[in-house]
Amino acid sequence: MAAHFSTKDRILGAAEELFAQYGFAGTSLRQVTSRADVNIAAVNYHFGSKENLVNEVFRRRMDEMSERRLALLREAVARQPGELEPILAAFVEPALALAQDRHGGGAFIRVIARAYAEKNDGLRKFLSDRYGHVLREFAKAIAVCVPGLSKEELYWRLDFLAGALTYAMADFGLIKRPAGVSEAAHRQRAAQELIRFAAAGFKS
Amino acid sequence: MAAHFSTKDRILGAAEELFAQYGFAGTSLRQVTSRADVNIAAVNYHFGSKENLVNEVFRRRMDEMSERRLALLREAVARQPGELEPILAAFVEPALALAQDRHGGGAFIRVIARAYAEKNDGLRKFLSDRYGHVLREFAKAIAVCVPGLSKEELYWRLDFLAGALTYAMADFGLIKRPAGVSEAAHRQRAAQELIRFAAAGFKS
DNA sequence: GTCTATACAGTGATAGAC
DNA sequence: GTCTATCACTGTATAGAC
Repeated sequence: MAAHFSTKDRILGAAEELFAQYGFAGTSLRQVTSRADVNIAAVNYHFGSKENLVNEVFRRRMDEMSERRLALLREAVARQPGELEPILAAFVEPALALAQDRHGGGAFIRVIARAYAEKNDGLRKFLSDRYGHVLREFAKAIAVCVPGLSKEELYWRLDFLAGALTYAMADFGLIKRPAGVSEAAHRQRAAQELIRFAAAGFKS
Repeated sequence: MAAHFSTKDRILGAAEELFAQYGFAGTSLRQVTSRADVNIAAVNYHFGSKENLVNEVFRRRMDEMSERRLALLREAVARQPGELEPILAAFVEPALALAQDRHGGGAFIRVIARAYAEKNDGLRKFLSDRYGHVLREFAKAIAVCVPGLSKEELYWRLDFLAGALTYAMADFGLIKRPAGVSEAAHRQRAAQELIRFAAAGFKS
């Protein structure tokens, strides 16, 4: 099994690389199938549409990241109960790490941005159905640390954190990684700054 | 003059409406030119490409918003010197108002999201060249309110604010506008919550 | 300059043979 | 499951009319 890749897997692999490098619009299905050494019609047979292929590439990564977030969250709550910062770190770091992953990190952040860019309610519903429980877990854990906060305020602030994090993942802001600093170090810095910023926000 | 619209203006108007409603990918140039009652080739004659047309639609709105931000900033600094919250309000409110504008607000937020989604360095450079001075003005004003902050920390936090704001503009998070609340009221609430969150973050 | 008719290469998708 | 052939449609380019 391990040495052999099915047509479907080859398509997914090629799509992940090409999407990350050239974006969705910039990648044609013919490029994907050519790299995967597969016939053009195989994409629609296995995935139904280009959009579905995009979502599938995305889902694989998102599942991993959600698992990692929850694992770190459990660890944080067990080791440092009542402390907010480790919880925020559990939320932030897997996302930043994924965004920097060379194989597909670019594609990942692009799917999120695309969900903004199109008013794609289907994708939004998919996200909230499949990963809503992760956010609820974090909300519960944060509520313990900041007991004065109303549920509404808590969710507003989680949204703000998610937004700031998404921006940071896309490397979109004013802050550019200086030439002398490694990607990993820059990411570490971003995480640290964001956690501090958000912690103050949650506690206000 | 006022009663007559040139071919170029008609294209811009039609594009703004269609982009806001169906997104970019979802709008073909033939739809645009058909609504504007103009020949398909006119788009490339006046704008060079679809991408350029998108950017032009965007620039008109962004210019207005930047003016409004700077006006409110001057007002805030003059009336309540040394106070952080009014400065943040001057940054946040014009953006949220624009995002909710029925005529083209949706298109506006989509352009930003698209700049994320594609690694569109051209658009990024355009943004920083044309609107970088606005951010620098805000940075200067905030630095007066939070004198302990290093320049680097200040810019990190401005990025986080911009990210959270973008998310809120796209109406993307967990928080949905409840049925009984008007759009204007919901926006007011979002602004108020974000300002409070960010103010605490900047002061930390 | 402004605009039009037309053509072009490339796209995602699909029907039907094997 | 996989292929070929074909479809309607896309953004773009150009030659030429006014």
